[in-house]
Amino acid sequence: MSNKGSLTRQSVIDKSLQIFSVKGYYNASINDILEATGLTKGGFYGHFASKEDLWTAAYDKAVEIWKGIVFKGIREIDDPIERLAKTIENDLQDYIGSGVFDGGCFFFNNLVELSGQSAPLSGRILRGLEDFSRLLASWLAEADRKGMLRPGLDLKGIADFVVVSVNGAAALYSASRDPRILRETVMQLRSYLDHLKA
Amino acid sequence: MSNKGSLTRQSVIDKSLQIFSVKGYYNASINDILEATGLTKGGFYGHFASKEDLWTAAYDKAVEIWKGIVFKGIREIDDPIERLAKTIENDLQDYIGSGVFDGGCFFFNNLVELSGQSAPLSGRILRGLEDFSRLLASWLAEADRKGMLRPGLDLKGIADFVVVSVNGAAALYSASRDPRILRETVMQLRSYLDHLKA
DNA sequence: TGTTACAAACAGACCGGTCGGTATTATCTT
DNA sequence: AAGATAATACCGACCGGTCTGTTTGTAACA
Repeated sequence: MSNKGSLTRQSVIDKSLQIFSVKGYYNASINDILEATGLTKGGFYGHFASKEDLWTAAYDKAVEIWKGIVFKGIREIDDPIERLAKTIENDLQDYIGSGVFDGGCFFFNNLVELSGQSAPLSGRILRGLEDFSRLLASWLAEADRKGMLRPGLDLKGIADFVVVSVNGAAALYSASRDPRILRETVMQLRSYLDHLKA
Repeated sequence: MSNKGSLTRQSVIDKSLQIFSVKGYYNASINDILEATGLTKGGFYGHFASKEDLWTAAYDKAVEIWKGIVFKGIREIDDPIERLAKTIENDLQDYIGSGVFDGGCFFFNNLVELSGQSAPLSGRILRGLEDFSRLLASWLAEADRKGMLRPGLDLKGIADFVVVSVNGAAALYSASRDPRILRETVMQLRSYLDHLKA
């Protein structure tokens, strides 16, 4: 049972997660990661086949981390609208606002850079965001079935709008480091959700 | 009046605007720009002192283009809320959705990449966005003075939220190329603005 | 328990190629 | 002829990735 190797591998992923979140995919060099981990090229390429391979592993880990934060205590909330509001709050305050990743949102930062430069990598992120939007839309549908919403709403449009706003806030917070952005967005989205109610 | 030179300079700026909007600052190479313009290094560096110098010139031109599109027919609108809604629509449909820049929004794409990598360049973009938000806030204040809004609203927070959402939509549209994103965001923001009214 | 054998883990030099930028030289325009 | 404009060749630094060789941990055997 040699776990020394997998320990090293994990530490490389953890460090690269931070570096990718700050510098993006292309601007983060293998040397940056070597410097942060104390490894050398030979050691590194024993664990990962390529830079893209490392990024993919980092992405998967980022998803894990993100889910743990954003969906914390969510399943216990019966009211689907409140569940949605709490998810937004978790995302902006506990994920973005708490410095989980140095560069802000790993996903969005990388998505913007990779759009139009690498369809495989950006497509992976995009699919994740779409899944998230679909989940939010299913909660809205649940609220609709329970008669909690005004009739005739575009539920998918609302879910997309939430995802759009949350990610926009994440990006502008990363750039400005102004916590007002996060607080304001949480409040405005809460008020926006309120006026959807029947 | 030597205008051959300034013509070349302008064409370099125009081409680089597109390239920067797609690839961002670091991933766009001088060679990319030379290839697109047919120039060589010697010619290029006769017009621009550095890559950063070119980017700055491109940024200024992008601001010009953006203003021309987003504020078209805006001054004629008396109702400040309608003015705000129309500005959002112009931005998302005529600026983002009409392929003015190949990569979507020049400003936001570059902002995300440059955040935490170049304070001078990202700071310039950020200041532009803050100016925009302040302008929108002044329109909201105007509406407030005219008694059009519910009392006790956080006007700056609302303006920031609009900027956040518009830019989030721009980024997600660039990545997905799904025009629904733009249409939905325009509609949701319109409905959001409506419920602010007295 | 000490020795041998083997594989996992890592080090560091090196590859072709690209990066932003410079210096020099040639070619236009006036 | 003179000055603006552009072409060419080149620089050192860095890019992702490969290569060979050394160290280290571990298990089998005596």
